[in-house]
Amino acid sequence: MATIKDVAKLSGISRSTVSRVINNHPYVNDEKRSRVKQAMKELGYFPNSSAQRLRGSKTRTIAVLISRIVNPFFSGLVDAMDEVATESGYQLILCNTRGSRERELKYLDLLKTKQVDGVILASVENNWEDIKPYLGYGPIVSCNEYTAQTDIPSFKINHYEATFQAIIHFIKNGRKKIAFCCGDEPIGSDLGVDREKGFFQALSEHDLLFQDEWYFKNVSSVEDGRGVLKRIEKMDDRPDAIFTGSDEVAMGIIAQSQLSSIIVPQDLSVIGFDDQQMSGVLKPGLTTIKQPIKQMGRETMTYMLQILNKQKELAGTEKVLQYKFIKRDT
Amino acid sequence: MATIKDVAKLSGISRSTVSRVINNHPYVNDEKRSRVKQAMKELGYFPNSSAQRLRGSKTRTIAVLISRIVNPFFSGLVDAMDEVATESGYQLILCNTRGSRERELKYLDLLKTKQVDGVILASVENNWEDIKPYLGYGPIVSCNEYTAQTDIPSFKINHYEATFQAIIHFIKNGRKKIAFCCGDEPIGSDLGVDREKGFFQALSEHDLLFQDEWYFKNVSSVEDGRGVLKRIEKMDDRPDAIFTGSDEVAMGIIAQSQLSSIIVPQDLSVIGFDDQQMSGVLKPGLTTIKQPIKQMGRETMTYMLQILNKQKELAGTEKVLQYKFIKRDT
DNA sequence: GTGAAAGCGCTAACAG
DNA sequence: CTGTTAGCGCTTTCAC
Repeated sequence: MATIKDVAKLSGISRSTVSRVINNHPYVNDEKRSRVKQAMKELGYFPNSSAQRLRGSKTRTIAVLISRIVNPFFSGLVDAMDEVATESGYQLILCNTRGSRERELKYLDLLKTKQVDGVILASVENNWEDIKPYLGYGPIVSCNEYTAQTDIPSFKINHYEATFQAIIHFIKNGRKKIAFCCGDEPIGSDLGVDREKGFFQALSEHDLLFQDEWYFKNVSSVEDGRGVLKRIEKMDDRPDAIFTGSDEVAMGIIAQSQLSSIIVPQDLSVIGFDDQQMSGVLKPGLTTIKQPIKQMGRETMTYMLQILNKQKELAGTEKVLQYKFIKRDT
Repeated sequence: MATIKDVAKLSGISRSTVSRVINNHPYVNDEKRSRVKQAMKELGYFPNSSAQRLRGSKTRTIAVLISRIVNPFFSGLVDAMDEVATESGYQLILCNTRGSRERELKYLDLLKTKQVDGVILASVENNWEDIKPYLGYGPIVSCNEYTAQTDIPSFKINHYEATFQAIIHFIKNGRKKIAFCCGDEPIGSDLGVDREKGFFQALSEHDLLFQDEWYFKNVSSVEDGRGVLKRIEKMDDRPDAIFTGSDEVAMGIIAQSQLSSIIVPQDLSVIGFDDQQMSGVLKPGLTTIKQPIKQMGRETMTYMLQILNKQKELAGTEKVLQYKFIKRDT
């Protein structure tokens, strides 16, 4: 493969000038510039990016950590981030942690090995103490997930408030026996904690009773949702409403209810989370909490790029975006 | 940041030996090995990957070109590819072309600049003649899309046959006025061409008539699907069945039909493509063609890695995977 | 087993 | 404006 040396030789011009042409430096004689370009074309020359990175120590690459790209929430986030990254000539390395602590740390190593300029954390598996040391190697910005312990920028909605509002909605509609679902145990993030707080706060403000069996852990897929409904079916004291924490789980519950005696929403009212595309298409329409995914992704990436360009600091900026409660049939 | 030199100095051992330790070479004295490791830990040393790549000219990174990550078909594909890539210590660069020809070529440049070891083409915007030259810089494998002109490995289903079968299904159910939808104009791929061929072949074998206005171009989103139904509503001679080419479009049609006088499937039978998660959850259940997304993604990536390890050749292997016709309510 | 030395391809002082 | 030169951090002969 042709190198800068070959171009220099063929055009009879020094390597430094060739380099200047590559990098669009201003002070180059027009005639030489075109001779160089000619030679580059003839040789099919392209600059080796590893060499450029080694010299310049910039990669124009960002690692985006998510738990799973098939989750529409994450693919939407990544899509939004990708939009702004590409606009500025940056690339994304897709880091599907699949919920693994080690894999997450391995991806964070990209910062140490200088394969990326920065890391965006859109899911978190490890404790903050384990992640913190990586800050010494480059900027980390968090999106969606967050902890109070953190001193890095974060972009998110208020999950406490959103959940609280959802439960109040149930209560206003006369529901008294409200169930709660959550995904994985919250390790390094307060997101799950805040949802739970909002839930119980609403309950206690209205003196509602809660049964332990109405608390569903580790549910996050459509299949999990189906399982939840099956368990409800077997209960003596069934809930009359359920906060699912995810549209997938909600859809699973609804789908399974159609195979059971439980009718949604008459017997069981359901609230999802995210407002995924299909939530409005489904019949009955899913009531849900819409996160500003696109905005969240774009703002996070924009901020990251500003940090890399020294326009912003890696300080504890915290941006709370507005969610939207979407009332449909369930 | 610490370099190999620092480690060498601190441990009092030469750079070459340090390098050997990094790369787990066998011939290193145990005592020195641990002294080196100790020094690395003390300094927080990590090898600079740009330097390693420059020396070794391998990046262990694959570019995956897709049109849009939010499309569940593509995110499923990427997820499957990512699984096998990670298993072998490879990374993925996400290349969302968003349907842009230039962006596609820009991503192909990653091969020229040696930022990736190979490229997987899961969507195609350019003509094959424009892509072919890139083969000189590294392996390209295609997945889902394909052309007869191509001499690269490809993994796909038989779209001609799948479409043909779908239309025959309509016909067997007594439908006589069948509409057709397609996405973007097929430029560098025969996928769309084959679907169209299958469609018209089935029609002509059963002497069915076709109206030009039943041919819908450039429809690919839920919103597009809604638009299709609105147009059908206004027709004097309405189709009684529609092949949508995508579950999204199908869902849009169904959702919109619920706001109209047209009843699915009585008045209009619908067949999707892909069998996305929600297709079975929806009511009415969507009849669709299920592609083996996971298998397709895994096999493609596996083959790519084998090429990179010289276990396979970059020849015109063509693997046709099995799709599945899923009959539901529509 | 181990170290010295060359060089991967590029950029950026520096001197002219 | 342009060329010379010195590395960026690493791996890999080659000789000991």
